[in-house]
Amino acid sequence: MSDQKTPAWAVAEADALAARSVNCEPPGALAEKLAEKRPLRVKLGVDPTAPDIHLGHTVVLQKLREFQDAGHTAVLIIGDWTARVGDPSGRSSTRPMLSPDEIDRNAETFRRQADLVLDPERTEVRSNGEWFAGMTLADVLALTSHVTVNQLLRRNDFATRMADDRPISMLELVYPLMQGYDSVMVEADVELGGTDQLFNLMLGRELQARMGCPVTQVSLTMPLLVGTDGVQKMSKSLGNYIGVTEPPEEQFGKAMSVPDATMAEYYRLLVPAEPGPTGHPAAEKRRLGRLIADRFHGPGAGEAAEEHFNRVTRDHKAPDDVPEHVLGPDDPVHLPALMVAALGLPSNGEARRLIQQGAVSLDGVPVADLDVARERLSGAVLKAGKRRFARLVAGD
RNA sequence: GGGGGGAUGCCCGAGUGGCCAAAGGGAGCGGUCUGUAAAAUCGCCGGCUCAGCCUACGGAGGUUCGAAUCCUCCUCCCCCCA
Repeated sequence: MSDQKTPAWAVAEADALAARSVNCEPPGALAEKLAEKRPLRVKLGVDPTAPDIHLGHTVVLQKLREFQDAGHTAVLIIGDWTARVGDPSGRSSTRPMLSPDEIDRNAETFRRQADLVLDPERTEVRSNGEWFAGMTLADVLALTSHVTVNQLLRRNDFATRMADDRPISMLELVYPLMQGYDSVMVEADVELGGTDQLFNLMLGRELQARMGCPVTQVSLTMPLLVGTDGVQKMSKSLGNYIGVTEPPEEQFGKAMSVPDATMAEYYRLLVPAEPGPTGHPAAEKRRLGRLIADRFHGPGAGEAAEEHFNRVTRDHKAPDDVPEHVLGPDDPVHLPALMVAALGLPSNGEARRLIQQGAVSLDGVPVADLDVARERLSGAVLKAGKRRFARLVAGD
C-alpha cells in the first residue's frame, strides 16, 4: 500500500482523471487502483426527483464520460428508491416525497438525457430498487447497525439543522446509508458526485469495508455549477438552470444572462477543452452560448441561436417562426383573453397588467385598449413583453 | 405520557375584531438604460371583460352587524421534560 510503489504513469493518469475535481479521497487511492490495470467501476447515483437534466448535472456526467473514454465502466444508478427518501444534501429542509409513478417517469427521461453526455455502450444502468425493493426489516436493521447516529449527525447539513432546532427526518438520516449500500451492491471502485456529496461518498466507502465488499471506493467530487443567477447552485426548482434538451435559442439566451463573474467557471466546467474567456465579456458570452447550443443540438445550432437572439432580443424584431393563432369569431376581441390563449399568459389579469404597462404591441405599435377591432388584429403580430409573440390569423 | 410554541399569498415574514386582497423583504414580471451582465430607476405582482364583484390567512363548525384576528373540534409541524 505504499505510495512509492505506485507507478508514475498511474499517478499521472489519476491526476488527469481528477482534473477539475474538488476532492479525490483518499489521497493516492485512485492511482493505486489504476495501477491494477483493470477497468474500474465508476458509480454515479442520480435521484430522478426532477425529470430534466441541466448543465449542472453535466459537470459530473462529463467526468463520468472521461472515465468511460479511458476504458472504465460507468455504473449509472437511477435512485428510484432513494428518491422516495429525499437526499438532504445541501438542503436546509426536508424534501417532499415523490410518487412511484412520477419517479418512474423521471427516471426514464433522465436515462435518455444522460446519453447526450455518456457513451451508452459503456454505461451500466441500474436501479437501486433492484436491491431495496426486496429488503426485509432484518436486512434494514443489519444495514443500520453499521453506523451510529453520532456519525451521521456530524454531517454539516444535519449539524446546522440540529443547532437551529430545525427538523431532521428519520428518512433523511437513512439516506446516506442507502446510497452507501448502492456502492456495496455494485462494487464501485470510484463514486462521483458534487461537493455536497462528500459525506455520502465517504460513508459508502466505510460501508463497503464493513460489509465485506471486495473493493472500497474512491470519492471524487466535482464543483457544483452555479445557476444562471450566479448565486445559488443550478437547480430546476430554483429556476436558474439551462436544460440540455431546451431549444438552442433558450440555451443561448440563458447563457447570455449569466453574470460576467460566473462566466469563467462555466467555461472551466462545461467546455474544459475550449480556451477560456479572454476578450470582451459580451463576445465571450456569445461564444459560450454557441458552444452550449452546439453541444446539445449539433454544430450550427449555436450560430442559428445567436441569429435568433440578435433579431429578437437585440433588434426587438419578431422571429421568423412566430407561432400562428387563429382568431375566434368575436369582434371586437377582448385582448386579455386573446393573450392568454395565444401567448400562454397565466391569467387575464396578467395580460391586463402588461397592456397597462405598455408592454403589448401589434405589429410594433403599442396597444392601450382592452378591446380591439378584429380587423386590426387579423394578420398582425402580437407581442407581449420582450419575447412572447403570436401571428394572428382570421379563422373561417 | 406531560408542558410549551406554531401553521398567513411563489418563499420568508408582519398583522391579535372593522381603516386587510392582508405591512416589509426576496423571487418573478414589465418600462427606461444596457452587452437580455452588473448597477440604476419607475411600475406591477389572487381571480374576474376590473371605479365593482368573487375567492383567500392549515381544515370543519361557532360567536359577532363584522373574524387572518375570539371560541370549539380536527389535521399537521417544532421545542422541552419523561
